This record gives sequence, structure tokens and C-alpha cells, in this order.
Amino acid sequence: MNDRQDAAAGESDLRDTLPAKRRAELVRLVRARGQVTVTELAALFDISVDTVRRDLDQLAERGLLARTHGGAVAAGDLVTQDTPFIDRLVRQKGAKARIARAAAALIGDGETLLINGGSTTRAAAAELGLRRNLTIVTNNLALPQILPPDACRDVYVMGGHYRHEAQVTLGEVRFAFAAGINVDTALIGIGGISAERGLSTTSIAEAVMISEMMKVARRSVVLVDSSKFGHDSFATIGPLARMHVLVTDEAPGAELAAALAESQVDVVVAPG
Amino acid sequence: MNDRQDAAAGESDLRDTLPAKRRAELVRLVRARGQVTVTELAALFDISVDTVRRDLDQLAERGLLARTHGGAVAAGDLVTQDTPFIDRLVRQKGAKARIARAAAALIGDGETLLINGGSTTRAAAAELGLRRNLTIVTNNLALPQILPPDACRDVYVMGGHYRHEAQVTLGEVRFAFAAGINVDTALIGIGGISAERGLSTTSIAEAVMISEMMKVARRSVVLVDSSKFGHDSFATIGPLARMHVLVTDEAPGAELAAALAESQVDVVVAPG
DNA sequence: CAGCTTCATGCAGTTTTATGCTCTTTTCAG
DNA sequence: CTGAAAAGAGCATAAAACTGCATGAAGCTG
Repeated sequence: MNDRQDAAAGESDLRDTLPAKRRAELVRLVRARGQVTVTELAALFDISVDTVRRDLDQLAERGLLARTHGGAVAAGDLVTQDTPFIDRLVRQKGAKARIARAAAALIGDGETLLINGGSTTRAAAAELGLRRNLTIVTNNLALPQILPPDACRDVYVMGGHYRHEAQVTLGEVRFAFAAGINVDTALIGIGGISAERGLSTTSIAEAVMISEMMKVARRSVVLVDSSKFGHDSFATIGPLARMHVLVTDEAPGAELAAALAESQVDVVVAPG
Repeated sequence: MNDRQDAAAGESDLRDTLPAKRRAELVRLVRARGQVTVTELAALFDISVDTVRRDLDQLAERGLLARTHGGAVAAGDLVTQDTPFIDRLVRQKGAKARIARAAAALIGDGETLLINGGSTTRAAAAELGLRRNLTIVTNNLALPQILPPDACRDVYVMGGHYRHEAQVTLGEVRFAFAAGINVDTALIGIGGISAERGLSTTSIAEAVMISEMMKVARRSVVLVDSSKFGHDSFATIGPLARMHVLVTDEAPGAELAAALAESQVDVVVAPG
């Protein structure tokens, strides 16, 4: 390793930087290079590998990068996709799978569905193996491949700008909804839900997309696990009353439960 | 930088990648090429064949690819295509990959591209690793994941009806092109080409889609291997004059060559 | 300012992971 | 049917990760 001057610009004298700035620098590095190793960073910042590891863990927790054995890579660069096969019908007992099953149970044969991105809705889609003659519209590019083929009469993918990290398209609304569709049910995964701020998600584009989806659906089913109760994501989608059914893994607390009741939302708690 | 010349752009310097990133890269590779061999990967990543095998096994377990004797193929390809063994790789290296490289060489930095479905255009897209600031619009749902991330400023996916066998969307044209786009170049893979009937492909919907794509592109580049010379697919796209450049692996015969010349089509024969 | 807490850091010991090597078994092509 | 290539099963090793702990700086409190 080099003592001081590094070849690449912007990496000179990274020693004696404050922890917070060091982490910011670290994120910049991993984004620029694509990948970094723990030992490499330790030498670069002149700190121990333990500190580097702790930094990386913390940044990974915040979703700013993806931790791997030996180092870290840029956030979107890892494959985290689940198995696209139907044998998941039995497996998995986590909250997400339970929610997925409960949500799938709400769907009847022949329905038209609108499904947005996110791992929970993806899991729900995979649980639709026993349904028939479904028509499905989605902005999740991974979904068509994992949908049980026998269950779907037609699958439509919404066009738009591709967002690499989430494998979804997010569009100028005209672009996505030009056909003017109407559906029975929208299956929506979100980022946060609270009594005060209602429903929220990570980006404004996605919030707009979800809002549009809810408008064209006769019934809006929101899938969210209990860890997101009382937590608000960046972009607000709308008030609780915008959804008709909430599917989750644990009963919400008193405040949220009251707000949901007032908004006439059916709450489905997935059985263990 | 490298002492080994890399077969394709976007595959440069795959050695010394972190295990997790290497597997992600591996998935991208197999999706782009359709299939890969163990020995080839071992050389590419500079690791032992044992490690490659373990990687492939693990990824197959997660359903991200399908394992075969000698290598692996893309997840969906095992069922739909009759791929008994990897010998197709040899054939592909001969024709498809050469065409892909030659086509990618026609693209400059900052261009806007329209790319349709098909394995040849998919291979060409994977060769764009050295380009920068591309804007890409496609109806191929597998493409966004195999496009070299550094090469693309924006990726748009066209909405429409999902066709499972080909992993593409085929739309009511309004649905797909509502935004009214205009692009520099259309990269088009087709099913057949002949002096009498011109360009053709497998389905009417796809023929309509390709026809629309060619209309909004300033330059239409058609990719087709020599086995399709003189062969007509089910649905006619239009006359030869609709395209500007033909990229193929062998010079066409006299009759077709004459027709191409008359239609003022530039013929690019990919070097061996 | 003394005493307390919090945080960041580094160190040592243990556990896990990743990798390559060898040997045997299986698969595939001619 | 036979030989070569590929796969599978152990095994050894080195790197990385995890755990608990000690240290020292910074910040807060009365």
C-alpha cells in the first residue's frame, strides 16, 4: 500500500478525518469505485480494520452501501433477489411471508390487480399460484418472471424510468397510465405508516406512482410489516383513508389502531 | 491495465472483485450471454473452477440462474429453449457475439438508443460497457439488469403486454409510445430477412412494435445472423429500405446483397 | 472543576467464510 | 464402450468477521 499520495484524485490525506466526515468520504469512495475492501480502507484512512468494519456496518444499516465479506459494494450492486419458484408456498415463516399469504388470500379468481414494487408485494405475487385468470399490471420488472404462469391471463408492465436499486419503473404518470386502466385491487407495499402523517414511502416519484395506483383501483390493499408502524418515510402518499385494507403481521398500537378505525380501514393481521 | 484482453466490454478487470460482487457480476454475465462455462468464468475472474462451481451452485439455489453440466444458463432459458449442453456457446461466440460487438461499435457516447427484444440485441447491450451517458429505451425486461450501470445515464422501459417466452413487453402502441420519444439509433433484432419480403419477425405485435421503433429512430440498425438470410418469419415488418445499417456475421448472397445495395443499406460484416 | 457518561477506537481470542487442492465418482461425446 | 471433462466430497489454510474488553477523548452535570 502507498504511504501517502494516492493515484486517484480526491483520496489524498484521508487520515485524521473526523468519523462523520470519514464515513461520508467512505460512501463517496465506494460509489466511485464500485467496491472497496476493508484492509484497503484501513490503510487509506490509517485506522484499524475493526473501525472500518464498524463504519461499514453502520453505513450498510442506513442503506448507503451493501456490506459483503471482505469489504463493501455500492448499494445497488448486489443481487438480493429471492428464488422465483413456487416452492415458496410452503417455506418461509417470517413476517413478510405471512403478510404475503394473508394478502394473497384476499384475491379472488379473475380479478385485475395493480401491484407496485417492493419485496413484500413481490412475495404476495408469488403466493398467487392457486388463483386463475388474473390480469396483473405492475411497475416491478422482476414480477413478471416470478408470477405463477398458470395464474395469470394477462400481465402488463408499466413503462417509465427505470430505477436500478428497486428494479422498478417510475414514470411520468402520463407515460405509465396512458391506457387509462381500472382495476379491482391494488396491492401496495409502502415504507412507513403513522397516525399523524398517514402513508409514506422512500421517494417522491414512488409516492406519486402509488397515489395514482390507488386512484384507479376499486380497492387498495396496503402491505406493511409492524416494524414500520409509527415510522414515516421521506415522501407522503396520503392519509390513511386512502386505503381500504391494511395487511400486517401484528396488531397496531392504540393510537394507530384508533386512526385506522376512524378512517374505516379493515385491518388484517396475518396469522402466525 | 489488464494483461488479458477481455472478450467483451463491460467485463474489464473482473479479477480481485469481492465474492459477493463477483456473484452479482456473474448473474449479470449469464443473463447477458445466455450461458457461460465454468472454465471461462474461472479465467475471467481469475479464480479456481471450484470456486466458480460453488458460486454457480449457490446462485442456482437462489434461482438466479440454472445450473448445467459445464456451466450455467439464464434462469428462464432452460425450460423455454432446448439447451442440452453448452455447445451453443461456441456457436454464439462465432456469430452472435461478433455481431453484438460490431453493433456496439456503431454506438457513440451520449446517444439515445431504442433496443428491442431478442438475444442478439441483448448481447449487444452488454457490450456497451465502455460507453458513457447513454439513454436507453427498451421493451426487453431483462435488459435493464444486464446493461452496464456506468454506461447509462437513463434507462426507460416501455410498458405493455408482457410476453413470457421472450421476456418483453409488446404494447398497444399508444400505451408504449405515449411519451412521443425520438432517438438517435434503434438496435433491432429480427427473425428473418429476404430480398422479396424484406424484414420479418415472429409475431404481428412484435412486427408492429419494431415498425414503430424504426419510425422514431433517426438511424435503424438491424442485427441478424447469416442463418436468417433468405428466410421469412411469420410477420412482415417492412421493406429493406426501412433500415439504415445491417450488422451480420457473413456477407449476404448476391440476390440479397443487390437488394440491400438498391435500398441503400450499409452492410457491416462483423470481423471474426 | 471533579465526576460521570458516552462514544470511538484498538486489541486479543474465537468463530466463520472463502478458497484451492486431492481423490473419487459421475457425465458426456464419439 | 471408453476416455476426457466435469462434478462431488473431504480437507487444510488463510483471511475476515464477531465478541468482549480496555483505553482515552469528548461532553455533560452539578
